[in-house]
Amino acid sequence: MLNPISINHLKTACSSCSLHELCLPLGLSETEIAQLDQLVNRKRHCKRGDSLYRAGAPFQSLFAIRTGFFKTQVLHDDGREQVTGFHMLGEIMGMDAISSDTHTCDAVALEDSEICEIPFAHLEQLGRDIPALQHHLHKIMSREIVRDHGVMLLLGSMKAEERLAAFLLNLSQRFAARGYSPSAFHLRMTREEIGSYLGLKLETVSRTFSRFQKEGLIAVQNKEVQIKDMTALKALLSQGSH
Amino acid sequence: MLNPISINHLKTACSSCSLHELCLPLGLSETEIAQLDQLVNRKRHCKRGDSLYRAGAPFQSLFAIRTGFFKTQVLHDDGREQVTGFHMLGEIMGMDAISSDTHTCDAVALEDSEICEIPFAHLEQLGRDIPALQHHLHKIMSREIVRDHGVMLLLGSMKAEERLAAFLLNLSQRFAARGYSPSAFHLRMTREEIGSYLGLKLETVSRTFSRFQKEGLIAVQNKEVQIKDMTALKALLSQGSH
DNA sequence: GCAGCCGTTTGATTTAAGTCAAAATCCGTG
DNA sequence: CACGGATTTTGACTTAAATCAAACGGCTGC
Repeated sequence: MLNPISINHLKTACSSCSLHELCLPLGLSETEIAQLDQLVNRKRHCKRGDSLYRAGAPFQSLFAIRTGFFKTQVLHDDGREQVTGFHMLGEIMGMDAISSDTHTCDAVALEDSEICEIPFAHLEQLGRDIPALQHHLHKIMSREIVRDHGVMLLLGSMKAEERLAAFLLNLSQRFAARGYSPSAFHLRMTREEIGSYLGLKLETVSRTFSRFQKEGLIAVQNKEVQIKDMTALKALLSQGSH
Repeated sequence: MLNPISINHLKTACSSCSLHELCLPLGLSETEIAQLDQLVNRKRHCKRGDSLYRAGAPFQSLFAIRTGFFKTQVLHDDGREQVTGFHMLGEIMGMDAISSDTHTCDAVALEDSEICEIPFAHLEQLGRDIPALQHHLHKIMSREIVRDHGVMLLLGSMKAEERLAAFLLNLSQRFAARGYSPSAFHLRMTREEIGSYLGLKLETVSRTFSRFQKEGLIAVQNKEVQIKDMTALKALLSQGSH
């Protein structure tokens, strides 16, 4: 699902913005790239803790992350909240809002971040002129659906250790695809946010980290994680006890 | 999210096929509707137990359910499987496959069903000519994302009783939107399939049904369900203990 | 640089749901 | 219509994760 594409490659492909998810594999002409650049030229900064948008806000634009890290979360009537994803450089947020012209989740920056705003009506217009772009938008939305199904599998049928292993391996892959180390990275989110995403309490997340460390699978110290035994982590996943 | 639209209304809106999800709210011209009809005119029958498609199969078309009932499920390497959704008349399946040109889940008929095949390349082409159709496709994909987020909330933060209540209320709503009774319906799926969808074991599903019955919330007898106290069921959801 | 607060770890205990098992019921098929 | 396999129900017991609680550590802002 994720190709190992270097960060430099990304920067070359799209002039103003490292939107590898939006503009990378299109093979567009120069004119078309220029149109796209124009579409995407509204930049915005978010400080750690800022909401890029909140559930209920009217929908205008998708957002592409240039730099930084976000969580998205849905809120239930009774105040319960569920983190639905963590999002990094090159990923697109806000697609849930298209269906009702209203955002259905909050997007919160977990570190100071820079985003590109993509007015959705313009994007649709441009898609009509550039079939490859239209198709690519569909792929991006479809990828989000596939990702969500993966999370459903995780939440519906895995136990704590498997969930955390899957989480770490997923982050590892995504960092690798962006040219960062797949085996050592900084967690931007708290144990509680990880727990919310994985359907676990924060204490369970913490205990499971500790157990992984004791067993030599990883080294954790606060938010710094180092994967020591990738193979064993993967094994944890595929031979799931059921 | 679901409007109370009668089944007759659906049939009027789209001549060959009750695709309320695809063609209902578009306000298309007659020519445009004719184009759409042509797009959608490949019909297919599925017997109970048949797979409409399987994970790994090449992607060509989306599928709209004319009549019948489906489940979709993703499979994990180790044989574990997770039901990702139950789908009824008027709903569209297969959007997960766009991202990789390969289906990522199985779609299995839970009763004899009739579907319309929608060649996706044609749909994209038509979307370029008919902006309202293009936008509507985006809404449908977005709706799937929102739905999946709802399931993630359910799996990540609800307990067994709440999950089952949410499940029953969701079915109720969807039957109501199609002109069927919201309070008495036939479950097409087994307890095990319900359990897979809700992240519970079949015994837990069965016990929870029994408890609901004892408490007068529903009457169940095998696959026939009758909701006796909708208000109490809803209350179970919104005042969730956490 | 220090105080205070938030986040994390770890332990003891509880509990919701899973597991194992057996009986009952349903349903499709020959 | 009867048989046999599949599905469902219910019970007894186990277990993984939640809860409650306390101590610790590390940022952050003053």
